[in-house]
Amino acid sequence: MGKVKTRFAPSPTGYLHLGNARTAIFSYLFARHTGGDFVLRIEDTDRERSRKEYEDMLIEDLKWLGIEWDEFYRQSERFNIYKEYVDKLLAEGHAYPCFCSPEELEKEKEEAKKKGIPYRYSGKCRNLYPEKIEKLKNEGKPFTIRFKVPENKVIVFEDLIKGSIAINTDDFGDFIIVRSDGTPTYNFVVVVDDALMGITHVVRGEDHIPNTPKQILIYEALGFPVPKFVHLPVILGEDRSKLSKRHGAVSVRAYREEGYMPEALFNYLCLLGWSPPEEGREIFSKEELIEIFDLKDVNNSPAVFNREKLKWMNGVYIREVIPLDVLVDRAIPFLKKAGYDVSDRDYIKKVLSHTKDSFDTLSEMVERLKPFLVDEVQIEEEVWSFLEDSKVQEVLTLFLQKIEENKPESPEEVRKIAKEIQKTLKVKPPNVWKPLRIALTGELEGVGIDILIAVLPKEKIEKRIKKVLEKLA
RNA sequence: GCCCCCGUCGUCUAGCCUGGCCUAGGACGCCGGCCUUUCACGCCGGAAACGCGGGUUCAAAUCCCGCCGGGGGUGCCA
Repeated sequence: MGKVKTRFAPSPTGYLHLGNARTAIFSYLFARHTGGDFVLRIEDTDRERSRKEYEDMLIEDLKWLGIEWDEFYRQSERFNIYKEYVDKLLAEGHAYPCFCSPEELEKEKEEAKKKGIPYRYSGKCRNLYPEKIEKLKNEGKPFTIRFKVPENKVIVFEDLIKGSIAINTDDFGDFIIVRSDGTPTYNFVVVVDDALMGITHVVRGEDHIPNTPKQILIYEALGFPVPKFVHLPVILGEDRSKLSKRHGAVSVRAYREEGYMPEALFNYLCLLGWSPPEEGREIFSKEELIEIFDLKDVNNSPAVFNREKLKWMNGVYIREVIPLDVLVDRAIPFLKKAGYDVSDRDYIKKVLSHTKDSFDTLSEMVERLKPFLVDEVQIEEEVWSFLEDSKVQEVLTLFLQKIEENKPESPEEVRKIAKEIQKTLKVKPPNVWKPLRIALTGELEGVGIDILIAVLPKEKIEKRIKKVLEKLA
């Protein structure tokens, strides 16, 4: 096998979808694993639906995921190239102009449906006399260009994942390669580009299987070598239908904004339809994945996307994989957006070093870190009632004294103080921790109070406790 | 309707090619316990699957056939 070259060819009509992202990842991994090249090609031949903003976001999201390409193309800049090949097909009798209007075609389709027979273009314009074609063109009648598909021919190709696939040309019939506005369509440009760019392996979703025989016909008509095809099983939603907006957040962007680590998303997506040769491990860096990824380990059945597992994996990355400083850099924008003062980076870092075990996403982090960042805490009625215990005042007062004498700087020191209070006042641990928790956070659950007290500035601790004491008095 | 693809715990999967090592392994989630100042984290344990029916064979999750189920395609979208 010569040098491998794969591509990812999204159309800029929306955000980068998880399914497409996984296709991009597999395509990228396969190229890198074999030491080959990877191409990014924007498929924007449909001028109606393509938008530059989406292209920009697609690129941004791919970069965020850690995917890098060696070559970049935009199909809208290659129309003259496609024209050359359309002319070639026309000249050699592999294609012909079709003057049927969308309305006429619609009628044909409806009739076929009524009769219960599979629809195929009738071939009405297939054998028009050259004079007739000239006449219609001169009249300014709009036309498309269709590829002439041989009748009743079985196209067989070897898919690297699915195995041998055979489809009869009678199942589709003559298809359009140039729209009436003069722009070429997907099935045509994809062949010209893949051939010209030297793509050796066409890696894409299995929803493209029905397109493959059409494309093979074009490769042959144009005299191009046919590449290898790799059709990946699709990603499904919880209800086992193709993953779509109906299933909630399905764009890479959405997970990015939720506070997911790109490394975790990349890793998780790999496990959807692929499994590592070595059993028992699931956390892999991109470099390791490049090393071990092989198409032979790709599963051939569709996989259901599972948010819970992604979330778990993101937690693993946050608490075990991502270096603290990187985590801090990524956390700050989230905290800032929530309105917190993030000017003291060292403080944020200190907080995260103690708390990163307790959240799975950066959104959850914002909630979790609240007591470390707010100025004052609100204590709700139901929570306040827990403070109405005879010993609470004594506990808080004694604690305040100890803090004033010597502010503990580590959770261990805090626990030591708590033990002393337990001993002095003869109370059980919860009777010390619970009042402190409520006074300092206003909540009944959350991060370890020993951590909060060790990290929070002395003034804030005193302020919060005094406030409770005053109200209690 | 027609064409194509797929079918192991709820979910992702290992095993299937080269039948026996499978009383079917791992992970998420779930349940129980431990740790413990709470929620988490961590640790320990548990429930949980070969879609169905025929064959082939001494032996089938693994091979063959049929059925059923799911998905995709059927565009002047990609």
